Amino acid sequence: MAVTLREVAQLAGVSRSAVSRAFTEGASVSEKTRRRVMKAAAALGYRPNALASSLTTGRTKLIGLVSNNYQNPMFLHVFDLFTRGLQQRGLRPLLVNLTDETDPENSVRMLQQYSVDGVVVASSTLAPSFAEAFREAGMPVVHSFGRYSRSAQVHVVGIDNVECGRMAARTLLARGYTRLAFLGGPREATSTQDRQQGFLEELSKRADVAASHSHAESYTFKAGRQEMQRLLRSEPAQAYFCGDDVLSIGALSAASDAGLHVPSDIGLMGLNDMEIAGWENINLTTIRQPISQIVESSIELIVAMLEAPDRYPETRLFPCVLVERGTLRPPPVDLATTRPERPTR
Amino acid sequence: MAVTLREVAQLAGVSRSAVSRAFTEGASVSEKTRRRVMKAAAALGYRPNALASSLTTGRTKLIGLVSNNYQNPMFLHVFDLFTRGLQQRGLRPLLVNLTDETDPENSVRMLQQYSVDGVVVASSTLAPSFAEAFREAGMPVVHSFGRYSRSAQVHVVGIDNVECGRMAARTLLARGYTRLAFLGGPREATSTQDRQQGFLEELSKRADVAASHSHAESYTFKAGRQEMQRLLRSEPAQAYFCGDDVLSIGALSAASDAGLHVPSDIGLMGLNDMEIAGWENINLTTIRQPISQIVESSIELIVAMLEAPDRYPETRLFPCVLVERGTLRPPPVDLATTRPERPTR
DNA sequence: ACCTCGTCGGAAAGCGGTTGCAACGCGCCC
DNA sequence: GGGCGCGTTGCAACCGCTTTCCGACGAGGT
Repeated sequence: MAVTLREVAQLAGVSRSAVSRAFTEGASVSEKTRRRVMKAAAALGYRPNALASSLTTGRTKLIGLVSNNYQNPMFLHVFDLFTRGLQQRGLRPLLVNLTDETDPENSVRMLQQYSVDGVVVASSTLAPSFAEAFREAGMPVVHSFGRYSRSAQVHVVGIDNVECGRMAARTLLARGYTRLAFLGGPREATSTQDRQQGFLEELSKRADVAASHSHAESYTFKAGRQEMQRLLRSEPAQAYFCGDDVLSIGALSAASDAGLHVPSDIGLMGLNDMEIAGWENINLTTIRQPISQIVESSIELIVAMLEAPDRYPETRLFPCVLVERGTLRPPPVDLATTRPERPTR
Repeated sequence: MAVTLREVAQLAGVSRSAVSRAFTEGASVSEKTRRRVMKAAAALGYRPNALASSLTTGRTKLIGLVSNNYQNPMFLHVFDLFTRGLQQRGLRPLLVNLTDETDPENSVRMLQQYSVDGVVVASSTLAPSFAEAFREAGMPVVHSFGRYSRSAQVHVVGIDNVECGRMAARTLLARGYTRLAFLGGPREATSTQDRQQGFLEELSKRADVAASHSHAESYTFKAGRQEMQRLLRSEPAQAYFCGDDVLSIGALSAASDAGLHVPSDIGLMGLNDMEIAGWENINLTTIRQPISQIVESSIELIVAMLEAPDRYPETRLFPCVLVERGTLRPPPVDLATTRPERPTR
């Protein structure tokens, strides 16, 4: 079938070891034989078999990329960045789709069988224990978009979802809303739990503000729309902080269909700032999650672990920023706090 | 590091071959030793090394999944379906991101090094020669969403883009539009070329219809929006068939921003029927591409090739259907052709 | 001319499996 | 009781490559 080392060696008139060395960076070969070997290899179309070599080197350069977020358009971007980033470093992503699986057992076994060098868990909904299962199986792992935990057993790269919840609360309060609500994703999603916690916690400081919350069934347009439709049947809040952008857009469509004008009748804000949120016919006010940084940093960590697998687990949280667009009303002009320009003396 | 065959053999008190056989379906082992082996394996946490075994069996169960469409949300769905479908059959997708690469050389080499059992090229823009490069390198390959060609060297699964162009033309003509245009994706994309061809070909049959075309720089919202903005500066057509949904939505936003009402002032239709097209606040009239069928069929073919690599290349095109939503005006009520109900005699 | 040292290349063992082949034990039949 | 056949098992070679170990060889120094 494929051309092997031995055939190249034969043609070049050297031993198999010589050929192997010719292909390994920094091995002890004279320039002369290396050229001979390369010429023979080229003539034969030889490609070193990465799998066979992994048998002795113990490195496959395979990285398991496991995710359960195949609904959220943002994750296409995440996959794009991950695959490119890994490729650039000579690593190969072995994709694992976790949809409908909550037990890590199967993925762990499979990735073990393929001796992946490391695992990236890219999910905002899975519990920390999921990523830890890989670590317990002895694989380097980083959990991207994962939940921060004081006693983290694995690397976590992402954002501070609790703080994002607070930020959303502050933003809405600054707009003068007093009846607020959180429209979350699925209850089991760690990201929704944390965002809700921060949001409600911040609002609880204000006695004059009414806060409530409810949950959509999944992080999807349809679920967001349905939940908002349900909410609109009784008395809705003045503004909603939604579990993520997709949910917000679903809610937005429900509000429009109900004849409500956004933002004058009802306010909405999301989280992620996925590309669609910026589309002019959506124009969603949201909190931007620094995806590129998260991915880049995750890759950096996994690469570092290839060298030092026992590296102490680290948590890297990146700051999020508010992206103001058109789904929240402007801050009220509060005369009491509006100061005249300070005279130039 | 990991537990090996030999350790299991030792514990179970049998030879290595026995262990190997215990793990291979249909091998000649007595039930008794198989149980002994399994017990020992379980105790040790043994996992057969898939890569090592591939060395002798010649099968890795790795399938290269190569794509360059990491911008189009539809492809997240495609990846979802592919990864799940492959997983279900015990195959593992090795993801290759082709962004910014048009030369198959690198991917071919890489996938060869990892001895993938087959390759799925999932792209609506790459030329047939791309997929053929894998075949020439001796790998089973199927081109999903690829271009049909009479002399196809590889399996192609997708839709008849030329026919879709015609269908779009017929649809718009039936709506009574007489000044029509194609707003395509990048010129190099085979899907855009074919859709344009069918569209213009069908329109050319009608002397009373004016047809034109132009191209966006990429299959993205932004590019669609920009191109439409440019078109609106001079005299635009009455309706546009866009290269795909994302482009249409970009165009839609440009039209709205320009104060045009869709569909009364301008008509738009897309192609794909990606999920977003159905979102109520987008509500795009479009042509549905049967993604699940395409993916399912692609997997079926690649699986078949694992058994019979020299299978004769086959082209499977699936029919598309019009999905009527809100971006085209209704057909005119043409009195001349409206027939009275046929009396029941 | 001889010795030393460094460089280079070959032989061989091994990485974790699979598999053809031969041997073995057992039950059965004649 | 001997022969036969079959199911089971172990041995050993091999898959394609890496790496250790060692010997050969050439250059440089004295």
